[in-house]
Amino acid sequence: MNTLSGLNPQQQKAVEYVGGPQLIFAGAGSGKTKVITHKIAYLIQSGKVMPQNILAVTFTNKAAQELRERVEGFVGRQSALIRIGTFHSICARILRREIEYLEGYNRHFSIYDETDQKQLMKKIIRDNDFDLEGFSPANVLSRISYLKNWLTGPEDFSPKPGDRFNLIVKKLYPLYQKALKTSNALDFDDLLLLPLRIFRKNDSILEKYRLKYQYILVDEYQDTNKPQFDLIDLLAKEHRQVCVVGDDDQSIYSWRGANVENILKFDAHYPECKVFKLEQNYRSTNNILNAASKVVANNRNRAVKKLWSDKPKGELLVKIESDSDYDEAAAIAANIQREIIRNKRVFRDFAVLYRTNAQTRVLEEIFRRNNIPYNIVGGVKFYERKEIKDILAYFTVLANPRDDVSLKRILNFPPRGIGNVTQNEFEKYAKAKGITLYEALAHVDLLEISNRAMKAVHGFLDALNNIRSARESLGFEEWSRVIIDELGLRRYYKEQGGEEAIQRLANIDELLNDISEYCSTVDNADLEGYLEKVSLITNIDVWEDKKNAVSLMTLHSAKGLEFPVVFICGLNQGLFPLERNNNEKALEEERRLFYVGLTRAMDKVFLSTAQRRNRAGEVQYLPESMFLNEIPRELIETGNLREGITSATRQPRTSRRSSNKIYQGTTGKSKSITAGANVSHKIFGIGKVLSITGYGDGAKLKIHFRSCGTKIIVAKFVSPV
DNA sequence: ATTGCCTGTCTTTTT
DNA sequence: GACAGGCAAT
Repeated sequence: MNTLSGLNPQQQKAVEYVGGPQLIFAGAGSGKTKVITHKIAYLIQSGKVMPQNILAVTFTNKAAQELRERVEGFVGRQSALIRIGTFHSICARILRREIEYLEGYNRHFSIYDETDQKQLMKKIIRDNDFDLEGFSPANVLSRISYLKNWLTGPEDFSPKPGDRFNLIVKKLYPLYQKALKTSNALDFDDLLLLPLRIFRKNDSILEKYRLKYQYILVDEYQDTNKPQFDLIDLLAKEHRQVCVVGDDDQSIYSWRGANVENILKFDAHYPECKVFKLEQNYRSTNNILNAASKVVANNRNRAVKKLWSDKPKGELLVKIESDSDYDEAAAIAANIQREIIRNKRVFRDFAVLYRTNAQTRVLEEIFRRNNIPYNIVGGVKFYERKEIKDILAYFTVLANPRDDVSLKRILNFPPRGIGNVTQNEFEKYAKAKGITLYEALAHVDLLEISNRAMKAVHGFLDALNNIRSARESLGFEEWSRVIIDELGLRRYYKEQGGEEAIQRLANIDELLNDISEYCSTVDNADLEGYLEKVSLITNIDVWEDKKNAVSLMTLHSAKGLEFPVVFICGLNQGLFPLERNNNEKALEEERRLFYVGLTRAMDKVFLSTAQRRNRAGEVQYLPESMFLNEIPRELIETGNLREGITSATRQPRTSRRSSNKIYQGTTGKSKSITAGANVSHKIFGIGKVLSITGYGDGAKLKIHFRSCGTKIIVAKFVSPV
C-alpha cells in the first residue's frame, strides 16, 4: 500500500516532511493516528530510517499495540522492530539495562503503585516518630510527586518559615527517596527521572540511545511533563529528527505536571522546526463541532486554530434534566434504548463519560436493572484486588528480596503465625542493624522470639527457598503455578468458604490465565517482565472495546477515543467543573476536559444534569454546570424521557444521622433557600448559594459572598433575601 | 495470634 | 460509602 495515498494535502505534507524538528497541531478528529501510522510506514518504506531506529511514544499501551498493528499493514513484520510504548514502559526498559550505573539499585527493582507508596510512607513516619500535624501520607506523597514532576529534588526547595505542610514534605521527601532506594524500588515518577539522571551522568550511555533512536515521534505531546520533555530533548538534541503531535486544547493533565508550554513553545525551543496544522475534522457532525469550538473559545491561553468539517449539521445536542442521579441514570438508559430502536444502533456505539469514578455506581445499578450490557473502564482494577496483589507481592519478593513493603504484605499471609509482635521485633532488628527486613529474617536464630514464631519464620524462609530452587527447571508459567501451590493460597480460600472466597479463587485462576497469555505472546517471558507489564498497565489497556456493551469511563480516559453517541453526565457546578482549586487555570482545564468529551462524539451528544445527588454518603444539591451555558442555545434541545425504563424508584437514602424527611433542594428552615438563591449573613453580607449539603437548620451551604468569596455556612445563620 | 467490629478519614482526574 | 487502622474479644 502507498503510504501517501488516502491523505488530505495537509496530512500528506505532515507525513512527507523529514529532515528536522516537526510540530503537528492535530485538532480533535483530524486523523492524527492516521498521520502517525503513515508517517512511520513512510519513514521505513522510503528507506530514510530503519525500523529499529524509530522510537514512538504513545499515551497507552493499547495505543502502542494498535499503532504497531497498523504499521504492520504497510511494512509487514519489520514493525516488530520499532520501539513503541508509553514513556513509562520505555523508561522501564531502559532501566532494566542501565540502572546499575546508579549506586544502590539493581535490575530487579520493584515498581511501587500508590498503595505501596503509602505503606512505605507510613513506615517512614512510624520509624521516625514523625508528627504529620493532621496531614495525610497521601497528601505528602502527592506533593512529592508534584515536585518530582518539576524536577525538584529533596534539596532543591526551601519552604517559607510558616509553611507547615511544605516543611513536613521537606523532611519526609529525602527519607522517602532513601527508603525507596533501600528497597530497590521506584515509584512512577522515578521511572522517568532515573533514566534522565543516567543520561546526564553518562555520555556513552546517552550516545548509545541517541544512535539507537534516530527518529523520535511523540503523540499527545500536549500532556508531556518536564522529565518527559527533557528525555526527548536529550535524545533528539543532536540528530534533531523529532516529530511531536498534539493539541493544546486537549491538555488535561496539568495536575500531574504536564506542561502545555512544551507544545506551545516547541518551535521556540527548536527554531528550525516546521509547524503543520491538521484542521479538518472527520469525526463529528457540524453541530457537535460548533458546540465544542464555542466552548473552548472561552479559554485564553491557546494556539490559534480553526477546526472545520464538511459533514452535515446533524442532530442537535440533547440536554437531559433530572431530579436525582438515579433519574439521570434512568434517563440515559432510556435514551440508549430509544437510540437502539430508532436509529439501529448497538450497545457498542455508546459511551457514558463522567468527571469522577464515583459516579459509576448509580449508572451500574440502573444499567444492570435494565439489562444494558456495560463496560467500566477504570474503577476497581483487577491487579489491585487483595488476592491478586498478594500473589504479585510474592512474585516481587522473589525477584527483589530488598522490597520491604511487599515482604511485609506476605510475611503473614496466609496466616502462618508471624504476628504483629514478631514482625515488630524483626523490623526493630533490621532498623538497628541497617539491613533489610529479608536479611533480618535470615538472622532469625539471633533474635529473642518465641519458639513458635521462630519455627514459623523458618517455615516461611523454607517455602521461599523451595520456590527459588524450582525456578531452575521451570518456565515462568509452570513456576507461577508451583508458587501458588507451594504457598497454599488456593487451600486457604477453599477453607474460608463463602461467596467471597469463590470469587477470589476465580480471580486467582484468572491471574494464571493472564500469565499464560503473557507467556505465549511475549518472547523471553519472565517474572520480572510480567511484573513490569502489570505495574504499567493503563486504564484503557484493559478496556474490552470489541465487546458489544456501553462504555463507561472518565473524561480523562476517553482521550483519543471516539463513539457514535456520547453522554456526558453529571453536568453540575461543583462536579463538572469540579470545584477544588478555584482558579482560572483550573477552570480552563476543566473546560478543555469538556471539550475533549464533546469531540469524542461522531453523531450525537447528550448532556445530562441532576439537581440532587448522593455524594460522599451525603445528599447534595448542585446547580447546573456553567459549561451548558457556553454552548449556543440554537445547538441544544431539551429532551426528557423516561418511558419504558425500570425507573429508579430508590429514594436517596436517609443517612444515619437523619430523620426520614427528604427536602427537595431546600433547607428545612425555609423552602426559599435553594441552590442559586441569594441569602444574607450577619457578618459576610449578601451572597449566592452554590450548593447545599444535608438539610434542615444544620444543612451546610456553600455560599459565594460578594465581600469575601466562598465560604461554607450552616443554614440557620443565613436568611433568604 | 487471629478475628471481627467500630471509628475516623477521605473521595479528581492517572502513569 | 469504601477502606484502613485500632481495639477488644476469643
